[in-house]
Amino acid sequence: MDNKLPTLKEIAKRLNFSVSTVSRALHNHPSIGLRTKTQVQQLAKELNYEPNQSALFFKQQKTHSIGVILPNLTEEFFSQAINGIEDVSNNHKYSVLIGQSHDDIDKEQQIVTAMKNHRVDGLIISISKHTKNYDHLTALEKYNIPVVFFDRVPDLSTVHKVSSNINNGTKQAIEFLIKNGHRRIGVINGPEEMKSCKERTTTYMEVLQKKRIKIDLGLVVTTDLTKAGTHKAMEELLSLKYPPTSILTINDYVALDAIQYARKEKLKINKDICFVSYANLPITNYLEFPPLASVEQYPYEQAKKATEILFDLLAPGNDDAEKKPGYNNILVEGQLIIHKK
Amino acid sequence: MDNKLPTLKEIAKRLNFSVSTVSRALHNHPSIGLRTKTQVQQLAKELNYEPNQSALFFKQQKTHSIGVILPNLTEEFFSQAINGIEDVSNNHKYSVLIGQSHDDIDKEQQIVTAMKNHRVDGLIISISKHTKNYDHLTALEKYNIPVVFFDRVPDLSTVHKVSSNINNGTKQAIEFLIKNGHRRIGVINGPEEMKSCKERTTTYMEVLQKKRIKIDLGLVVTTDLTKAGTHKAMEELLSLKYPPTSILTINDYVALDAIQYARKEKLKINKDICFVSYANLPITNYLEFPPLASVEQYPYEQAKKATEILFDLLAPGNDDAEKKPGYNNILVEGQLIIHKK
DNA sequence: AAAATATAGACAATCGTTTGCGCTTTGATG
DNA sequence: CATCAAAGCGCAAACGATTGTCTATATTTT
Repeated sequence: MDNKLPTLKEIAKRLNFSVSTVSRALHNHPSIGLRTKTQVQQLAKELNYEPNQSALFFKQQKTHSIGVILPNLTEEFFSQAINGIEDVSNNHKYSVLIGQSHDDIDKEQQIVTAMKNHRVDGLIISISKHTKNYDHLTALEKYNIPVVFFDRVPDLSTVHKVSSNINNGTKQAIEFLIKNGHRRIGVINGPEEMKSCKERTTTYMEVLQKKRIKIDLGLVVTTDLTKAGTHKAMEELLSLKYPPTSILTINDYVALDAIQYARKEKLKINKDICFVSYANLPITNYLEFPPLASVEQYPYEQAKKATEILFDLLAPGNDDAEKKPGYNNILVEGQLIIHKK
Repeated sequence: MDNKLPTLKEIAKRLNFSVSTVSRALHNHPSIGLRTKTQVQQLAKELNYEPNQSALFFKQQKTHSIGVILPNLTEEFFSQAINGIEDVSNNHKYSVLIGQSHDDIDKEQQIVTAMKNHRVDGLIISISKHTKNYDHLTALEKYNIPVVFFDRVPDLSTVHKVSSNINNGTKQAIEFLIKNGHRRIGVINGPEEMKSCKERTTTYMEVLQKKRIKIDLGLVVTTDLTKAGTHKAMEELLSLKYPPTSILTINDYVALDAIQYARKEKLKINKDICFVSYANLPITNYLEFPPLASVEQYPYEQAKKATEILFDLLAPGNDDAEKKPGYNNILVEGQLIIHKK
């Protein structure tokens, strides 16, 4: 019943060899005789021997696992990102340790500690929407645990990061709206702490300026990403003297809440008011009134790229020679997807 | 730069104590003098000492991590389940290793092997929709790696499993439809291999029989859970001489595809035809035409319960004494949620 | 036949931590 | 003053695998 997993020692004892001979035999070391080798290898196969990874990890000081910290797995963006991370990791025979911060700084901190203690070989993280201080993360590099940020990345130049090109996506979105005749374009942005939100506002203003459209900062409001926050933002926008005819929202979830609010206010979607957002979630296909267009941010590709960078950093010859070429800062281009009505 | 993580040996060398003394001092062992203890503990704090888990795991023959294998993280049901697993695991100071089978048997097999080699202490799994053979899983128990199935569970009595009570949920759903005047009730079921699907059909027939409604097996069709499969199933149902006035679908995703098809056929949802399904996904709140009702299956609670069982099995004194009380077979009761229109 | 070389395998250290056992020192007791 | 117990700490083994070094035997060379 209680089959212990076989060890080298076990095999050695049975064949009356030393442990080292058995180890070398299994690795086809040249200094082991052919007869010994076949003998050992056969018994190993019989017993279904598999090296104890725990022991290997311990000896090699590598766990062959990477940590992934995300705000929330239930957001489709992130669960798709996991796919990219898993695919790359599995190719490298690495396992993936997942933790959710639920946008809580303390929880995030706690997970980082747990992963450090677990001695993950590297870390991929999309930071919580409130994280402003990155000491708990940059500290990991001191311990030779490389960190790659993705999607929600810090505004630091001394880290490796992969994120989507908000400027580009925003530009496409705003120009699309202008081309469709909109002049009063609202923005429901996320918390100001998030780097992407600043960029969104900046690009918004740049595009309007270039197109010689008057900028009204009252048209730019923020939400904390909750339903209540978004409804409040909508209330602000709709109570303006000249309310917007179209609204750019930070992501599809916010768009859905905003659309819900607008419909409650008896506005006709895509007629009285249009929505454009980011993410391009599959669920929008099932909606009667989806956003007019979404900026696809390619979570799978973003995450895949981030993981590839991590494995580059993990590759032999990294110790600090790697740092000379500088830090990776990859921007994944977004793509405005126009939903066929 | 290259701060090695401090070890007991490091601390011992600095204070000129033996490693064992340092170890005991940090564990507040009674046979260590007060002065030594404080000295050691202070330096440990200074150096930010954390025991090397890798070494501990190795010594204790425990990795303090559990494996979780799911068909697909992007399904909200499963990503919510992860929350339950994570919460319980974190309370036990365990890490969670996640793998997705993407409903591929080979991939599932492969992940199981990887997790075995990683020496996870236990495994939680929701099997792929095609898995019929459980040898790769039951084999784990021989190596003292307990396995708990959840949601998609095998039809075996010699395993630990947690699943939702399909009978109960189905009964509520069908009775709800009958109470609302429906007599021709269609069913779009999943692949026949899935245990839950058989149960659904059985209960469907039982309820109809009890209510003295004629059973027409033409009203029960199956989908492979893809959009195309569901559309084909709908085509079958709608082309019947007497098509159903309401349809029970295996889950919300299928319901959405079915509703989409019905609308394309110009049917009025909740008027010409009603839908009731399982899962109760949050996204249905945003739909213009959601299913009339859904059986909530409480993924968080299911997963939480499964994880608790796993930790029970992991608790000291398990070796095989645990097996005497028999195998856990928990049914989580569903609850029909009627969507306010 | 003696010496040099090649071959096959054993020994032991190592990774970091825990823990049973044993050793030394101190202070108390008879 | 001798004896003993307790207090305080070190030694060493163990977990499983790898690997540099060493030894013993076998084979070849001169």
